[in-house]
Amino acid sequence: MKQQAVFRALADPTRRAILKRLHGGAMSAGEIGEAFDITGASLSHHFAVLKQADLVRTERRGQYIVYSLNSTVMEDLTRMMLDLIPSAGGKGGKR
Amino acid sequence: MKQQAVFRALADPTRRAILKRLHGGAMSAGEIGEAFDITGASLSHHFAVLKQADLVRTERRGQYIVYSLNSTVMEDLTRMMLDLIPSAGGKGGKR
DNA sequence: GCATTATTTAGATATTTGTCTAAATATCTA
DNA sequence: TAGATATTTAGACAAATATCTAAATAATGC
Repeated sequence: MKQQAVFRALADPTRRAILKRLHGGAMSAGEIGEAFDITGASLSHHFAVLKQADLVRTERRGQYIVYSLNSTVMEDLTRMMLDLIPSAGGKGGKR
Repeated sequence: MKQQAVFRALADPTRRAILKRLHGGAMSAGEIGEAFDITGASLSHHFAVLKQADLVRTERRGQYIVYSLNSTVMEDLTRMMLDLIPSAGGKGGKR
């Protein structure tokens, strides 16, 4: 997992909102965009950042490009964060 | 929890390293700084960001200022992230 | 009080980032 | 093939950020 890419991706509120929206299921870029008041170009930029962090997957379906969550990376990340918490799991523990 | 402040704080690798370092126990600003090749002023800036996110606590001890992890916020954050993962806990669930 | 040490604040600067408009690419349908 | 729709790419620009040096604040010990 590209830790830096993932944390950077999550730092922007619009990108977190995109992930949340995808939580409901896969969606085309356009559908996702309906919820936001920014241009398609800006949206596309956010998608690129999320893809680079491997947080989303894409699949072309005809004219559309469908985005879906890659929950594996999210799980990895969460595990890694638990590792930063002394009270859970213990420092340097195996896990 | 100020979500945006927390994610923003975690987006920088130096700050994540600081948190990791504090994982071993409370330390003065100077002690933390030994591990990094940046000026005290820059360090201080990172501390300010971490404090704003409530990720660390400070306590003056004589001449020194001692930093320690605030694990509560880290736990909150992790829970919140788990909520972004479909396979764990379920979307929109109570939790 | 004064010099020393630890940390923060102020101000400057270069880099990164989010957004936009305009143009390019890809697919569908008539 | 031409026109319409969906998405990305290129290039520009303003705002945010990480860093630095210099100065300020706070505590210690002579």
